[in-house]
Amino acid sequence: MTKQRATILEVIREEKCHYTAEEIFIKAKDKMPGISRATVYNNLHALERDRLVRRITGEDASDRYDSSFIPHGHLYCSECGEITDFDIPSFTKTLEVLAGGAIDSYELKVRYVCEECKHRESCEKRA
Amino acid sequence: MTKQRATILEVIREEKCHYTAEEIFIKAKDKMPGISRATVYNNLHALERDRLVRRITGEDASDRYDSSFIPHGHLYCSECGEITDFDIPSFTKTLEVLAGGAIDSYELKVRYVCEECKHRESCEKRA
DNA sequence: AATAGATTTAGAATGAGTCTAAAAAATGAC
DNA sequence: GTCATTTTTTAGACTCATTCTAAATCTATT
Repeated sequence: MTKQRATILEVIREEKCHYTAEEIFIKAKDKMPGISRATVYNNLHALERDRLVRRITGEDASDRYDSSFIPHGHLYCSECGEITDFDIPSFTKTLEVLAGGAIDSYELKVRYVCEECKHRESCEKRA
Repeated sequence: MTKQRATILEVIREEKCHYTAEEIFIKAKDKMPGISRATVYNNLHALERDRLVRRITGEDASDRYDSSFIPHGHLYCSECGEITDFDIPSFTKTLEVLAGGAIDSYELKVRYVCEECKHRESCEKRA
């Protein structure tokens, strides 16, 4: 585990939200000014391979990274773009039954309109 | 509905598997040689907006398109990369209960090793 | 057929991510 | 500890999917 890799993992673990590689690069540079963008990408791959980090392929162009390994889904608000975690109890087991065998991992992306946006919209409509 | 849009929709509906924009562009060009790449992208967005086509954000860099609107998940084999459809009865309802309200759509990506690859691997191990 | 609005086209531009090759650091054997 | 081997880091060039642009063309409506 190099200093760079430890720093990158620290950045991802520090924050509750789901960062892009570029955002991780910026935060990592605060802690270690010499770090290069390629190192961030290298280590994100290595951390993913070693299952220390989970990649989520977003709605937008860039991938995001999540330090939580408790399996869960992600709710994407179509209005504000916010990504919220989403727990599905014993879903892995359900999926294995349906898939007819062991699964490696799953990624569940649900598009919806979040409470605030739903509220804001109905207010706007009234006005 | 322009001729171009109809052609692109036709290409997507003709095939059972999930094409990338580039693959759709190539197939569309067979039917309509003058068509431009930008038109394919424009129309894929329009068709997605009009819910005639569903975008699936793949494991690899490029998005893929699916003409089926019966909600379903996708199984991604980590070995051969094959993408298989995957039905989850009344899953939309389950998700709405868990999300606490209406959802627009969901995308479920399950990583696993498909039967053939599982078989091939165990054969290779034996040899 | 005249007008306005949407769509098409080719090519340039963008931007996330990958590759490269040389330098630096980590690991392991002695 | 030190020498050799392997891995990682770095900067920048590169790739490639997708988006943008602006002019040309088509479509729909009156």
